[in-house]
Amino acid sequence: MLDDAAERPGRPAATTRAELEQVALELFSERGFVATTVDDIAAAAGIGRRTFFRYFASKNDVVWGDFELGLLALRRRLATVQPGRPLLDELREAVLAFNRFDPGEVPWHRDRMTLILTVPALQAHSTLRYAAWRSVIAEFAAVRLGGTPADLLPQLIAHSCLGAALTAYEQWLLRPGSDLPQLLDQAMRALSGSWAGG
Amino acid sequence: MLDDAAERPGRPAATTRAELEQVALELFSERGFVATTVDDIAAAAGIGRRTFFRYFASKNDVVWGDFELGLLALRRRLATVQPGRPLLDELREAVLAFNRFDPGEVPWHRDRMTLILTVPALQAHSTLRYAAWRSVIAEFAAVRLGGTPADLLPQLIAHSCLGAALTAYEQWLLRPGSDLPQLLDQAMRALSGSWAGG
DNA sequence: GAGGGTAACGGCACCGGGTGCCGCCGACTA
DNA sequence: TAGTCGGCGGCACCCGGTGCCGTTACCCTC
Repeated sequence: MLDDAAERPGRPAATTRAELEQVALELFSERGFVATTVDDIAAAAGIGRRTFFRYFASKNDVVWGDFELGLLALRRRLATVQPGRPLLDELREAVLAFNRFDPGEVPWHRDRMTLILTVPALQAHSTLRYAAWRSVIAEFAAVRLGGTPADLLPQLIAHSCLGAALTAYEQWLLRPGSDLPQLLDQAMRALSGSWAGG
Repeated sequence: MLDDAAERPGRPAATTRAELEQVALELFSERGFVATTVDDIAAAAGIGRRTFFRYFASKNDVVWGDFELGLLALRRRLATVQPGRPLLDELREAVLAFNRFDPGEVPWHRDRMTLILTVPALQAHSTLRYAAWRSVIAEFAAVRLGGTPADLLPQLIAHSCLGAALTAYEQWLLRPGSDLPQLLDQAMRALSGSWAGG
């Protein structure tokens, strides 16, 4: 339903998620996230307010693009790694892969992450996305460690990986010109308990 | 302003945060968090809806009690530890102290944490509280490591400690009869990189 | 004990996100 | 030309949150 202008019975969709996202992010950068109402976005996209909520469950969701798709890719990647390698090495590489973007998309992605990590409403909402991300990690760790995802260790590992990724993102946004993959690598490697002695 | 029935000039406060919290949590456990409106709480407490928002900035805030106070205690505790001890030992004990409650308060606390960790709106909102908590940890770590709280390592440590605490809480709620302090201890000790090799 | 200062109360109107309902519209198919 | 199917979008509504402002109840002073 919605999107992809395929040959379907009913009335064709008036727009796409990607198009709405683009329109919305433009407005956000012009007048800010909170100052932009859903009516504004709908009007700018030439659709009804009601229709907006058929494309996105909430205004918050606009900035997340196709997160579900990325999650699926992450799950697939982790499902097909060869056993035997250290768990943290696998996780580090998976986290890096999850956050790799075409050079052209980087400024775009930076804008989105700036919103997510600075606008309170989005910071809050992001937790729900992070939970889904963590569960993918926990699932993988559980398989590797021979338990269930609900066990303490898989959950702790998932929380730690998320914490490392968020730390890297915060640094990335804080320091102009910094390299995200390098920061992610650094944060993930620091998880190996190197700071535990200090 | 508000609360404490001290001898002040103006009109005396009609209620207290604690009283409102109690009324609200009762309603929450009866009919659920989302199904309880602010009007319901205000009516049950015998105050106006407008007045409710003078005691709590949002409906979400009700379940957090005097979080700010706990934060202050945590900050004070960390400011007065003797240097020389391993950083993680200090942090582990601080986390344990932060989450220590009188036996009588435990069921109460458990209800609150169940709401916070299961109701989506509260999960989301909690992020903002966690950020404040993390900044206390990052501040302490920065002093210890000789940098600023904004550096990567203090931030990573803060994220990790939060992750450990949340993991412990999730386990606590998941397993009836489990011991929170023990789970917190276990999770914090696991941070020492013991899982990095798996 | 009358009056002023002061601070909380609380009604009112308003905004904006989010939802259920339902009729409408525009494609394609027979 | 008629049917059917699915997205569109207006409408009314709910609820959380806010600014405004008159009201209320206490204390202190005269």
